[in-house]
Formats: sequence, structure tokens, C-alpha cells
Amino acid sequence: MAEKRKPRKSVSRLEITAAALQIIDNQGLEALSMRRLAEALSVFPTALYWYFPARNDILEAVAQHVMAGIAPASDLAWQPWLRTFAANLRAAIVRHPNVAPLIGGQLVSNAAGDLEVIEGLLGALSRAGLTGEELVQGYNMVMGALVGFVTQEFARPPEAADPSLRDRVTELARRADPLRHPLLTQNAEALLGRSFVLRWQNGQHQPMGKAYDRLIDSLIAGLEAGRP
Amino acid sequence: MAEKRKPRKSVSRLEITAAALQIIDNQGLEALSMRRLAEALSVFPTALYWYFPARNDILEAVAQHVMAGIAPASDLAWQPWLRTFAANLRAAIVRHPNVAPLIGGQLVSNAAGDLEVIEGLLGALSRAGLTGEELVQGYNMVMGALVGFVTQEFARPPEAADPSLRDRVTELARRADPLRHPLLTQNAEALLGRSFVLRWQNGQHQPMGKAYDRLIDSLIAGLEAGRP
DNA sequence: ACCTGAACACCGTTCAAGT
DNA sequence: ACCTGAACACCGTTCAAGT
Repeated sequence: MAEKRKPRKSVSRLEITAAALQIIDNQGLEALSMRRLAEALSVFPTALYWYFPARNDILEAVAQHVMAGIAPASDLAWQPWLRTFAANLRAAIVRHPNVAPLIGGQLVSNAAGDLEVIEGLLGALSRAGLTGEELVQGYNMVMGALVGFVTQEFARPPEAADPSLRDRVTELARRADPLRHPLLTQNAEALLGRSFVLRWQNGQHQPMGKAYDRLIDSLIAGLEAGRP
Repeated sequence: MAEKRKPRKSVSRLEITAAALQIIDNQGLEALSMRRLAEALSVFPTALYWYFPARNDILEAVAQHVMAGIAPASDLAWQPWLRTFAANLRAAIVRHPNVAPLIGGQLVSNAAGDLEVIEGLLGALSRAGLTGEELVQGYNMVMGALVGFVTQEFARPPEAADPSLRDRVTELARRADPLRHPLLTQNAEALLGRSFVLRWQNGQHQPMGKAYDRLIDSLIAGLEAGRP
């Protein structure tokens, strides 16, 4: 390509969102700058400001796009509804792991701003027997725990597989004293690289689906115990 | 041992970390630039690179500093240990809410890189009857759910109390159709501003301690149900 | 309506030089 | 050992101008 400028390119909110998602998928969240995004669209950086007031609004649109359509059918019994919702939520992040920090980290794009998700979760909890104030607390418990977990599971890695993080984590574990930290010492092999604080890769390379399933079981157990 | 000539401006890792935390507390996470931090310490920006290899490492030090010492005494029964740990974790974030995105969002500073926390949690779960692979999954469940929840609760607000977010959220709720979204419509008053997706302030102004308590109850219920 | 183009006020980081 | 100073390669955003 000798010429990288085309005469005049037309663009749209959806095209911008899709191009932004592609950059985030391929190069990570911090690679998305207005200038690079504009170049990918063969447009001047300032043209983007006609469609979005600021970079943050593009990120919000990306987050909503990734989270769209995760609400299960509303005729499911409440336990299967919760399990399906949890699975859909995690699957959406698995498809686009680099957007994970956007979901939980920023208030604007907190979870899916989707009426079907809200109503669906309220419906499931309502079928579980919750009403009024209990319904609100149950909603926040489930949403906070599930979105929070996957956000953490797919937390942003340092920078392109930093080998020093692995060294630092193994060094941290090596400092464990068998007398003061017996369980850590005994289970070091099973924990290293596979558990929070002691890992150097995120859920893309070390998935935590089993712990996530246990969390859903616990939430359901808690809801069953809490009803009249 | 170098000769101790009186330096004009001397600084240390701890001083840098403390000054960084102060800026984050007062002006928010995005206000922390190397240049501003250096100015607060009356030093040239590049001086900081003698103590930290990069900005990210300063953020990691801040996160660890905030999370230091949250492990409860290890002689507690497992349920009180979990409740105290959860309370200490949230209290640490309440003291420094602006660092919340650092805790869950970045792999390097995922939760507290603290051996006492790891050993303590393993001990509590072990006293709850978990061993081997179950112990690892339980550890990840509790850590991911609790850290994830508070990270979400104190997610970064858009920018200095953006009033348009409030408008957008109320507008979203207004679009709820009483026929298709009956529960959302009926509970709109209780949900608006107080629940995920439908709020415009984070936990600093709208705490979600009750939902957090319910989450801990559920985790304990799940652990009790899951043991032999 | 939609985009270009220049400009402003910032960034993190590297490298050489000073002491 | 510890800091200054200049420089590089970037940023997001504003505003005026073009069509």
C-alpha cells in the first residue's frame, strides 16, 4: 500500500465500535487510541468525535456490544435461569477477554446495560421467593459476584506475557515457610499458576471455570437457605 | 557505602508510594501521572525511574500498601474467619476507594499478594473440610467472588460526578415496558441508584454492604453444603 | 451533515550528563 | 548512588475550516 489515505471515507457508530473491538481483541485494551482507531478506519482522528463525544463512550459501546444478548429465556425455572445466565456471561468474556477490565472496572459500562438481563434476573429471584428489599439485595449479590468473578478471572495481564511476573510469583511462593504456611507449602503445586494472587496468566490461558461453577452453586444454596 | 553528603532532594520507594496514594485518594486514579507525582515530591519526573522501573510498578506498590494486613487471626473458626476477612477486605477499599480498579483489574496486583491472606484462607477452608482439588476451587471461589464484588461496588465513576450518567440511567429505566418488564417497573424506586447497571454513583456514595453480607452468607452456605 | 487540518496541553520512557 | 535535563514518540480533545 503506497497510499494510505483514501479520498473520503464514510463511517458509522457501528463501524467504529466494531473496529475498536477488533483492535482490542488483537492488540489489547491499551492499544486502542483514537489515532490508531482512526487509521484502521482510514479516517482522520477527529472524525470520530462526530459520532462519540469521547474515547470513553466508544469503550462503553464496545462493552455493551460484547454483552448483548446474554439474557436466557425467561420461562426457565430459577436455578437453570441463573446457571444459563452465568454461563452466557462468562462465554461473552471468553470470546473477548481483553474487554474484561471495561465490564467491572468502569461504572458506565457496569455489566450489561440490558433491560432483558435486569428483568430476567429479577424474575428468577422472584421465582426463588424473594420480594421487596430482599429482591434488591439478591439482585446485587448475584450481579456483583458473577460479573466480579469473571472480571477478575480475565484481569489484564501486565504486558504481553511478562516473564518476570512468573518469576515474582514463584519467588513469593518459595518464601513460604513450611512452619508458618503449611497449607500453602503442601498445596503449592496445585495452587501455583492456577489460583488468584499466585498466577501469572489470566483466564485465557488458565481458565477457572470450576471455581466459577462452585460459586454459582453457592449462590443458589444461599438463595435456597434464605427464603421463607 | 557512599559518602553521606546532604542531598538536595531525597526520596524513597515508600515516600513515592505514599505520595502516589495521596494523589489517587484526592484526585483519582487518572490524575496520577509521573510528572504530577514528581512535582508533589519536588523532584524531576525521571528521578522516579531510579526507584521503580515503570508507572505500573508504582500502582502495584500502592495496591499492596492498601491491602496490607487484612488477614484475620488464624485461630478463628472458619466461618468467623471468612466474615472477618471479607469485612477487612471491604474496609480497606472503603478507606481508599479510588484504588479499587487496581485490585481486581490488573493481574499484577490481583488482590493482596500477601502470604498471610493465602495461608489464612486455605486454613479456614481446610477447617471447613476441604482438601486437595476442592481446596483450590474453594480458594478461588471465595477470593474471586469477594474481591470481584468490592471491585465492582467501587468501580471508577465516569468523571467527577457526570450528571449525564444519571440521566441516561433514569432514561433507561423509563424505557421499561410494564408488560414486558413488570418487575423492573414495580421495583424501579428501590432499584434506581442502588443496584448494578441502574446506578450512577459507586459504593462511596451508595454502599452495597447488605448485598455483600448476603454474598458471604451464600459462600458459607455453599461451603457447608459441599462438604462430606 | 460529515470530515479535514492544525494546534494545545498533556503523556511515559530513554538516555546522557551531572554530582 | 541518585538526580537533572533534554528529547522522543506518543496521547485525547478543541476549534476552525472545508465540502
